[in-house]
Amino acid sequence: MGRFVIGSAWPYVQTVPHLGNLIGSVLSADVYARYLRLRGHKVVFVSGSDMHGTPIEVEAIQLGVDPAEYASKMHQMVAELFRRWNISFDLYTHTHSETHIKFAQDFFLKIYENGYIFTKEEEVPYCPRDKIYLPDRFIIGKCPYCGYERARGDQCENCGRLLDPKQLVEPRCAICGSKPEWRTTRHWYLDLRKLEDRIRRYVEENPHLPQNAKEMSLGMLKEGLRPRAITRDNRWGIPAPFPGAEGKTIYVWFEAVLGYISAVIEHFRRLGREEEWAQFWKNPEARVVFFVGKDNIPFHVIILPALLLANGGSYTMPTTTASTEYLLYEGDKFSKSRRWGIWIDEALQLLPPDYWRFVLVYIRPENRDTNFTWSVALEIINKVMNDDVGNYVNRVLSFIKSRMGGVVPPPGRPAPEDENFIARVTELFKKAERHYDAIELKDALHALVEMAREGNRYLNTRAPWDLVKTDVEAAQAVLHRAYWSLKMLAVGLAPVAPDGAYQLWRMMGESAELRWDEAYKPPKPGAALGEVRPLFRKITEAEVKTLLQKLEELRSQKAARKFPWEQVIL
RNA sequence: AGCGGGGUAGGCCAGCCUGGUAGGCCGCGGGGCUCAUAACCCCGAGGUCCCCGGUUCAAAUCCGGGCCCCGCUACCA
Repeated sequence: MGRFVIGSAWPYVQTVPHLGNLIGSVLSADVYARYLRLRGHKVVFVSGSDMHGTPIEVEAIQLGVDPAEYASKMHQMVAELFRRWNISFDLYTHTHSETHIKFAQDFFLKIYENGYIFTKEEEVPYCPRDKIYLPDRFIIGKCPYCGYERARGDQCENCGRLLDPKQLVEPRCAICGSKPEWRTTRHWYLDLRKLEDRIRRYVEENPHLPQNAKEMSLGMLKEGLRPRAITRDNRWGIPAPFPGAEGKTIYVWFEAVLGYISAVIEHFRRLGREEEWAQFWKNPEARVVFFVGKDNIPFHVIILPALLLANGGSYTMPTTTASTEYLLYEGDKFSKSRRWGIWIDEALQLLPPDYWRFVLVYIRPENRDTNFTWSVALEIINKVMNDDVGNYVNRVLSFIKSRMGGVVPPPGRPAPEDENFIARVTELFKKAERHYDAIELKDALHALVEMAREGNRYLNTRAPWDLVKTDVEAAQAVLHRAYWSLKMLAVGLAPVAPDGAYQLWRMMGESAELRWDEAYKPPKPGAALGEVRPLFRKITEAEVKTLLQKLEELRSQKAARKFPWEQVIL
């Protein structure tokens, strides 16, 4: 039995996450966490809302509310949505919690004392009207290369060139449009150069990192790590604890990643066993696994390990960061401004969570960007989840109901084909297990689907509906083994589609707790089945059309509401 | 521009690391079965494995060059 910290990237709660955010971080982490628990490991699965930073501060100001109020209302919405998605967090907290703020401040002070921080003065743009220092993206102006009027301070969206905000012709504040001035300010930097060798070793010697995380990180290391500013001149954030840094905050990225530790502390504190957090975060035997989209790789593979080392290296070094590529929606990137995509509140208005979870894991972007399209989604729901899996379950159970007295049949008198079937299906189950272990969730699910296909072939070949007329014991042998395959299916699917899997477990009349090991145990003859009904159903194209219309209506209602948290559909 | 990923049948994707008759699913054509949610099973048609060159007895797979697509580039998070 092992100890695992599972962390999923902390959603920035300026908006509700979309399906792409979900499969990259929270949903993948949930599937893995559920798998580990089924295996009997001790798991603490944490995440939380990332609340601080300029975008939320600015939007709150524009709406005339306190950033704290804005963030906390959004946090509550997002937390509720994750609950409805059956995300099995042990704790979903946020970065404005007392525990986190205190922890982050102490942590950075220690790094400061250890000599990994230096200060530097620089000139940054400041909007005198909004009284705010402007991050590069909050300055717009004319692109010096192509003349595009609305180029941002970091990059021109028209010609794609990288820019420095000082290059912009006629720069203006993206919020109010007034002319920014340049102010000199002092910032506190993390000296990554001092940590570079150790980080390189950490990345190179890590056998678990996915290829994209490893390549990307090594690429950055090859160029050389540059010091990064930890502090910011905004108000909405955690006050920087460094001497002389009064009035400054810690850049959100640097504190949010520490949430993986502070949330575990908070979790055990709530249980009244606070000291137990050290068994996870101060234990070289423990494993720490993060789930992030590819945009998040540097912060989890380089920055957080660097912080842990700079702090003194007494913390558990993260085992791996399971990073995904991107999910596209109908061929294009999800985009809030273009309203392109599906957001996780909307999704739940359209289909039950199991359906989404199954589809998203089935196409999880593990090797490359993958495209969510409604036609693919319908195919997976209707042909794979419903026909191959759901219908197989139904075939077996309703046959036992109608021809075998509704109780689990005895092993009977098996023919070689029956033993072969169990061997094949067990091999597939083990394959799924190996893939889960390697966090290849998509492959695990595909192996499980293959089990159902194997089962369908088996029934067609053995035709127990004929056997039952001439040789009851032979028919029992078949159904006994088909039933066994359902045990494996239920257990294997539980991480992906928990509602369906637990419903299946009840229909099967299983009294034991649903655990991974149960799959390897032969069925107990004589147990009575529960009520048998279809696990899943098909979604017609007409239904999807209706649903999408409904979605449009919901969106126009949302658009009419003033505050973002009022726009979330619950 | 630099870095990373990708280009395989009408669609989606596996195989590439560890060269050796090109695989899966959907769709399409034909057949079978009737336990099941008009589901399931079998057979078949369909491919210049982006292009050019090289290594090799043999290349989708290795090497070089080119074209195209996507992402990242660290002060949005």
